[in-house]
Amino acid sequence: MAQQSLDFYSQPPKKTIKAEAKAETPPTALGEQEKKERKRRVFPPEAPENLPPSYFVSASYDGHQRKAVVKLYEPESGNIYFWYDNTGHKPYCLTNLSERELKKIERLMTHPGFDHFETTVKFNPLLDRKMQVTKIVASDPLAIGGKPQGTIRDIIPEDFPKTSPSMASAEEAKVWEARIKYYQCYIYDKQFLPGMIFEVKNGNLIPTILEQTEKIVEQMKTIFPEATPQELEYLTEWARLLEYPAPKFRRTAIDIEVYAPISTRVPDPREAAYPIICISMYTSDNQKKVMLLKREGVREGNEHLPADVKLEYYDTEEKLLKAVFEVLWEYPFIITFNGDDFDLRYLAHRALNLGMRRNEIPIEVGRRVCLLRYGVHIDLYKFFFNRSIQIYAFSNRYRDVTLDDVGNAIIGVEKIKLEKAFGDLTYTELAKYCLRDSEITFKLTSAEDELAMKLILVLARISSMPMEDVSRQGVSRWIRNFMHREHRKRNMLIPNPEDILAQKGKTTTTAIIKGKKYKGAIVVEPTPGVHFNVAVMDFPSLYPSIIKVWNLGYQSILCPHPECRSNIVPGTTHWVCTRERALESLLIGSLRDLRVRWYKLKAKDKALPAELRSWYKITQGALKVILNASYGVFGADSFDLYCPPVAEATAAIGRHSITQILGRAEQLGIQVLYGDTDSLFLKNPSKEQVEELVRWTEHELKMSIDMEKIYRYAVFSSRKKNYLGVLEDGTVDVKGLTGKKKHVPFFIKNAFNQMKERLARVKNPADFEAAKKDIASIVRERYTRLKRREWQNMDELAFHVVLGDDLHRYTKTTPQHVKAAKMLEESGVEIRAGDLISFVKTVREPHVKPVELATKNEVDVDKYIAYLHSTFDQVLDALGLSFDEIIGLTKLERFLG
DNA sequence: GCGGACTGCTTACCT
DNA sequence: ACAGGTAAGCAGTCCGCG
Repeated sequence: MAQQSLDFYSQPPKKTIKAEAKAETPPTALGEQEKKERKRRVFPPEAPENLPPSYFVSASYDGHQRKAVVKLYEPESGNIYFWYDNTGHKPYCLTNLSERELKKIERLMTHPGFDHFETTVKFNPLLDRKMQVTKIVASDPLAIGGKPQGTIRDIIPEDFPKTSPSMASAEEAKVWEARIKYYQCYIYDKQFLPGMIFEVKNGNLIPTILEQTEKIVEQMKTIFPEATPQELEYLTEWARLLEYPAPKFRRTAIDIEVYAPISTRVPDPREAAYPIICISMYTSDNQKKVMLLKREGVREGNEHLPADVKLEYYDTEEKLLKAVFEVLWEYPFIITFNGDDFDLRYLAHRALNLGMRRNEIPIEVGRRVCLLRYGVHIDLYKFFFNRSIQIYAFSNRYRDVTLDDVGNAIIGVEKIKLEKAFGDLTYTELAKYCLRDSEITFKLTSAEDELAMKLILVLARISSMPMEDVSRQGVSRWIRNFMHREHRKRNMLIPNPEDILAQKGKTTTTAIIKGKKYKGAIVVEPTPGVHFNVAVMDFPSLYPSIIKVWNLGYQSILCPHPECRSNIVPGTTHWVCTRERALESLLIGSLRDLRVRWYKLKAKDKALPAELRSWYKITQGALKVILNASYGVFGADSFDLYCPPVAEATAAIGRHSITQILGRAEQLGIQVLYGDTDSLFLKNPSKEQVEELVRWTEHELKMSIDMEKIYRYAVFSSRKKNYLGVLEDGTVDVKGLTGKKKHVPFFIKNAFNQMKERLARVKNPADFEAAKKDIASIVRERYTRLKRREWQNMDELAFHVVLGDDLHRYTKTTPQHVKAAKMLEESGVEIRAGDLISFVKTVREPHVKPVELATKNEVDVDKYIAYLHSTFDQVLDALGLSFDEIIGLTKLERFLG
């Protein structure tokens, strides 16, 4: 099926070569074009009356048919089918005005998009009571909102007092739920769950029920025997979303290369002024293909590509584009790395520049995204850029969000390093380079049992979002959307942010950091030195547990009931509702329980088949991402349910919990070496002491506490968030020390890693003496090499600092990496926010130079020695070593400086 | 005019 | 567009100093 359309262009290349890319479409091609047009008219394929089980992967609004449309992925055929709403669902928003009042608003009644009113009752969680609202139904989502002016959501508050001077209602006019995207509104109302399996039966979209999976879902009752019926409802709902199986994703990665005359500048995809000379693809059905544009004077190249790589030559750019467009009409999932801002955008604009018609182009170009008219486009750059994904799903394994760095870290494949400009490459060199990029992009989605694809699927299910959206947006959108879904499911009015804030916007604690809204977590002062047998205990998912146990949420904090006012959060003046459970408390609490008591265990269960275990591993990872952010969003003013007292209360209860347990540990005679937020480091505690602490915490604080790990020994300095711990198996945990930070020059990092390896081999206090000597010689060796200027190349000495902002926005100070970046810019390199700047420290003003421009003899060796000094000091003083003594500086020399 | 004490800015990290 | 807390280095400012 894929081949049929592709093979048309797989003919051997014609030998006549036209270098000019803008050649007109030859008249002979018109017949073919017409044939294609006809094919396009029945395309994309509408779902048949009956469609076998298929995955709900995306939803959008079809402006022509004025209907919601769902993209269904049928994994057997590997095709996408479109299912159009057949229920007559329409866009709407809600208002407190009555139909009678609304009818007086002229601009509303004459609005072309206005359809009709419906009066209905909703539960208002802020007021804790039911209220009558009017649904204003429209024929087009743009009539409600989404345009700068003249939309229904703006008209009502603008015109109501004017058109109704009699003030029939004393309240001000309010509009709710007018900013929800239409397709999301549709998903919530229909209770369609994206990522789940559906069938089309007699034209209707019906969820597929898998008996086997439902049996597991039913088990929740026995796994959580203490859960209330209400809690069980949430546990079951989540479990169903997380237990249903994932499909194989038929997909292809794509990468394009553009011929640009100035090699330091990335060509502007909006102009698309230069020809596309190479396109590669790497597919899940194991096809590797490179399509090249024939150009004058370009050689074939001597080396050859692997036998399974298909090379195709095109004599015009149009033919090349048409060939890649066939692929975009064909594959259900298209994977790119930065396709939103480059590859797909360039392809679309280039095609328009070459005179192709819009309906021939399978790309929908948006302001910030590029979507596909047929399949689902996943831009991995956006996905891997997501901080939560970077930190929690990939444990900070990649530092720099580039294809090279991510590829290297996740799958161990690097980009091909080019020594020549694109224009000077042979066809095979270009093909190899381009194919490597597609290969990395594809493998990023296939690594670890298709982790990335499945993660996106699970997150789509949790958040009720299309796969395209969930892969591009941040964790606060994911959380917001499942909150919205649950509001709609329970007939709750979704409050406006300004109303939450007006009632519950004040915080009562003072932050330690200037400019922050409230006080955060406690860090226990560490006890400096080397300590053997250190037990690390922690509260698993502390903040989500607090949200569950203390019933926190925007509706429960500072609730309107007088009898709840005595239920005070320790350390604050806030009270919490005792009458009704908050939605957040139930949703986040049940997710936490599922992760800790089901998915984490299943992920490690060797009795399960490997495939299933891997799915559980991915699922628990997705839950971790959500849970880790579930407290922070309440303190983020960008979050739709922003409620600072909820965040403040959560942190306050966290402080209360750790302070209580600290006191209990002291009573039990346990020495606490350190602690941070939700953890305690105990020096050589007895089994009984630990058991008592666990029992007491569960009884008194109603929270679980775990023995997370035991360090054979741990090294603390007096610095908080800075330590090193060695596990029984020799693994070394390094936290916060300079030697592990990504900006540190490799020359110093390397010495630090040598020390780490040496420390891993220390088993008992006696071993330390020999280790100390070895560590001293590691330091001494680095010191003398610096003094003698013995380093391999300048890269070893480079600091690597991310440019947080565009250069001209540094107005207050000019940090070193900014100075270096400015020098680079002057040498003609394009510099943007987010770039990693590599520089070395030099003797002469301004004491920095980009590593590319620096030479050996201008390096400020003493600065590097000072850096080596401070990096090692963090560990040395705990070991009873002194940097100065190691390098043999006498006291007098030190005194003289 | 210069250096030390200080504050603020910036980045990277921890939980 | 998740939060606050901590470390570190450097830039910039203020003040004293005949």
